[in-house]
Amino acid sequence: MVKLTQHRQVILDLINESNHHWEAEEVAHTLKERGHSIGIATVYRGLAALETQELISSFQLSDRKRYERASKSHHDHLICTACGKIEEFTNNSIEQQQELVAKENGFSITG
Amino acid sequence: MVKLTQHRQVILDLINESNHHWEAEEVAHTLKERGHSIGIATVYRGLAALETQELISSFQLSDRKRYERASKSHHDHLICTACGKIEEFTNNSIEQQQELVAKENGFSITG
DNA sequence: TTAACAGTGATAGTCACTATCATTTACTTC
DNA sequence: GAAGTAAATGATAGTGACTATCACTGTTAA
Repeated sequence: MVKLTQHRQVILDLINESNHHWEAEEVAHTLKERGHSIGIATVYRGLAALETQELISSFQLSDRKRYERASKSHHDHLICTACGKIEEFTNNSIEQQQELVAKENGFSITG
Repeated sequence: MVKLTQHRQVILDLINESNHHWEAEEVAHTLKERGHSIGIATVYRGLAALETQELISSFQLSDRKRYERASKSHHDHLICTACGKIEEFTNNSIEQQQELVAKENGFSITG
């Protein structure tokens, strides 16, 4: 059984407090600055556990995983290739077309 | 100046001969079977060079890069999370909406 | 013929994770 | 409360997909 420990609560709070898209090392570094020294392995495990519990969600950005709040409605990302800035958007037309295309090809969308 | 060497020509031919989405190790392995023993570093460099020349194109699939023919019109991918099968599709409505969203947010789409 | 330069292959290095393992913490049951 | 257990933790070794290095080779240019 997966537990929501103090460490994991701290990680969850951090991710929930903003719209930022966190990578694991960044989470570890920020928490260290705030006086919570959590081992990097624990951060990775905590992020994975929180995602399993669907308390946060993630997406892959090139070679790294980014974590963000789960308490958001579904959305997509625009990523600036120059500065790395991430802009979120939703577009119902795109969503509907995606569902249609998936259905036509015998897929059902999971992400 | 980047050269299209014998090795790179062999890699390019392999990728051009089918609709397969190749990863680097797979290219090296397949060419070895066919009697072209190309060092793995050379395969990586060759793939990167061919992509720079826009002779092939690539996309990121989870933690690995996949390479495919460039001589195709723009398309998107459906990827089966169970068996890894990749299905291609194009949808003009999605493309148009993407352009629109990008424009609204001050982005111009590069990929 | 020589000089310059890109390519090659073996291999060491990098980096984002992931596994291992001894130890700690949190619960449960007596 | 003591003992047993299950999961979490932290340090660190390991993994895997690249990427850099370096000595050497092939190729083109003068």
